[in-house]
Amino acid sequence: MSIRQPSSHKTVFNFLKQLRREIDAQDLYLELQRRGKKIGLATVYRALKTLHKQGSIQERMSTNGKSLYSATSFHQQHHLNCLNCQRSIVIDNCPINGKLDRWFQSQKFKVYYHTLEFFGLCTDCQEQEAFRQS
Amino acid sequence: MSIRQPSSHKTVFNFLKQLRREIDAQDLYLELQRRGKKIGLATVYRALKTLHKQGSIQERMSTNGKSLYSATSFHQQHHLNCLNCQRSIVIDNCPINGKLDRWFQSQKFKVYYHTLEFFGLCTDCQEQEAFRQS
DNA sequence: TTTAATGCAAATACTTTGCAGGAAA
DNA sequence: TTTCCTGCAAAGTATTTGCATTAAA
Repeated sequence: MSIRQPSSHKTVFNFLKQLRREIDAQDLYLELQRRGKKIGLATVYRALKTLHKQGSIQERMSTNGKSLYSATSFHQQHHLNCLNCQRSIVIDNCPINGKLDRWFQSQKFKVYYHTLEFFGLCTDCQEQEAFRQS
Repeated sequence: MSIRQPSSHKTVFNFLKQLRREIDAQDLYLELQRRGKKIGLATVYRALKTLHKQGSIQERMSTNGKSLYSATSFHQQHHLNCLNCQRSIVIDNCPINGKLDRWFQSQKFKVYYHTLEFFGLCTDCQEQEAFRQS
């Protein structure tokens, strides 16, 4: 038995696969428009929802409240999020990579992907903080 | 120099500290009402925002799209989130606890807290999946 | 007296949904 | 022909903001 894949889902998935970074629904929609694809925003949202449920793409909430999507095949990125200036610094190498193998094996849960986000103060804001308190 | 703390912020923070679990803004508001506190929803949101920026409380997005808040002093919880049935299974012991000490030291970023969420299929849904494909 | 905090309602912004038309099987 | 997909517009919902009022410094 093969799983039905509406063309819109393929369009969205292929786009994310070749994009190799995170993008929100609105921008994804605009990018597809720019490339001449005829697809509505609602369809984009529907495709994203289905693809996420399948584990084909991942989702995380940005600091400004939008969902960001990326292909699961794309190398996992994490972030250092500054609570003060809102900047997000990308961590390219997952710091827990390989460190949780034994733990994963002990779980009956089948993990497709994980999100790991750090929140605190970036260097600049730490300095400001120190200055303000002196 | 001492930092100004409006009474509403103290109310919200004390509530979260003693709650020792996550809660969304609406429910927090309702709980405070029930306890006879006179506080508006907008003020609750304003307090949450400020407390988060201070690093006093943490925020994460639930699978149903609401922000969940908890006191940073409260033991960090992570979750196994099932993409199929939407259930969230609590992980009480942080699996990376102590594993990232060296990594943290190499960062100039000052980390207040982190979120670690796993997405995939719970045991039940894995079985359903296997059944569906057979 | 001056400044900041609060509540309410209105406004925002992201996301979902109803429904009619259209494509695919 | 029947089922599912799609787009549009409308609805929904969490969160933010403007503003007049009130409390605090």
